Amino acid sequence: MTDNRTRLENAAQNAVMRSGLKGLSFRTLADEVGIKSSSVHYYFPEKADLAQTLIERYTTSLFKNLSEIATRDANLRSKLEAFIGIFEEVASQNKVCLCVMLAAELESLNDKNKLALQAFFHDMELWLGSLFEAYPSELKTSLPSASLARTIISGLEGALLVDRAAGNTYCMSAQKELFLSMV
Amino acid sequence: MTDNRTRLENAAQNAVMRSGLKGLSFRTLADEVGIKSSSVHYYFPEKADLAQTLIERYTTSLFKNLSEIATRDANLRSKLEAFIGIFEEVASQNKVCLCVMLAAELESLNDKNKLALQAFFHDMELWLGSLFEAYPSELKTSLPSASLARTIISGLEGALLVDRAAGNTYCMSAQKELFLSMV
DNA sequence: GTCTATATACAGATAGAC
DNA sequence: GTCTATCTGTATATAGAC
Repeated sequence: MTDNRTRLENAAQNAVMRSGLKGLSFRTLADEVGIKSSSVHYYFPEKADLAQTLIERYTTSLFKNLSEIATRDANLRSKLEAFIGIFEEVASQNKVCLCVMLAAELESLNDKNKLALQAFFHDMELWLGSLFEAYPSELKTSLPSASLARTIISGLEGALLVDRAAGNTYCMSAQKELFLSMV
Repeated sequence: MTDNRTRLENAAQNAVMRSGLKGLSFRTLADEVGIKSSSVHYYFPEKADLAQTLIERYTTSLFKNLSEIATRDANLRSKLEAFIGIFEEVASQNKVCLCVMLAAELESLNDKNKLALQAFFHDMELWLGSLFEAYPSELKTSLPSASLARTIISGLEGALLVDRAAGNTYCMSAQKELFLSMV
């Protein structure tokens, strides 16, 4: 059995990826873990502290995935496929990227939360842009690497939201088809 | 002076496009219009009624824009530019598409709301797909029209969210660059 | 570290007067 | 159509015992 802090973080991450930060209450969170809401405040004094923890561990977790992709997969195409696979995995669980959910709730975040959110998107863009830079010969487009990275990331984030609302995976499939045709 | 119903709808639309449906209260809405929250219930008995009205009038308004684009602009490129311009206009006001905000809050919508939301995205996809079908000679890609339409729409929706969080317009610019290179 | 109890605030919603 | 008044539910957050 994992410790309560971790169990709270896991439950909170799932809840935010499904219904956002405003849709998450300390009470339902406490219920899921089997403690009282006042005990949640022991770990996370304010909701903003919980949000900060969630963004940071989500970022850390993503980059663990990304560095594995960097080593595991052989060519650009398979690396890009694996990158898109991260989003497909989220969609298959009927969830949305934690950070795009928080982006929709931007006005309720504090400044520190916002900076961490910016860093998430920025660092992911840097990583994907660098990937394209590393394989110039396998790229079929003349678009700048940074532009391509931003298009792909924002495209996949949007697909998560639109597809969940539509109840299908058409946008994700269409995004994947287009981007894989470019490498 | 417009009537209070319209003023409420306008204020509510702006609020939802900035902070979502959960971020909107009948009280602040009433304050903005200069009436009491109980009077808001006269027009919209439940919050779900307000949501339904907002989705429907947002859809109607979009298709008014789209039919103007269909007649006004000459070739496919200028029509696509005008389509993207609708999203750029939203971004310039530091807002997000009403329906993608609601897509992020999907779990708090009732079934009727969800159907209207699905219709919004579906009809927009149909419109854009048909546009591509109408100009086969101007298309530089062999991707199916429907796939292209879905990629563009979900891409622009995602760009709105990511750019607002990042505090720039990089994703929108990158999306625009890519899609305009296809026609 | 977890609890009970509570302060405080604000939400959606309704009853009934005018 | 708008108001006052209020019900009811739920949220974040804190104090202090164990």
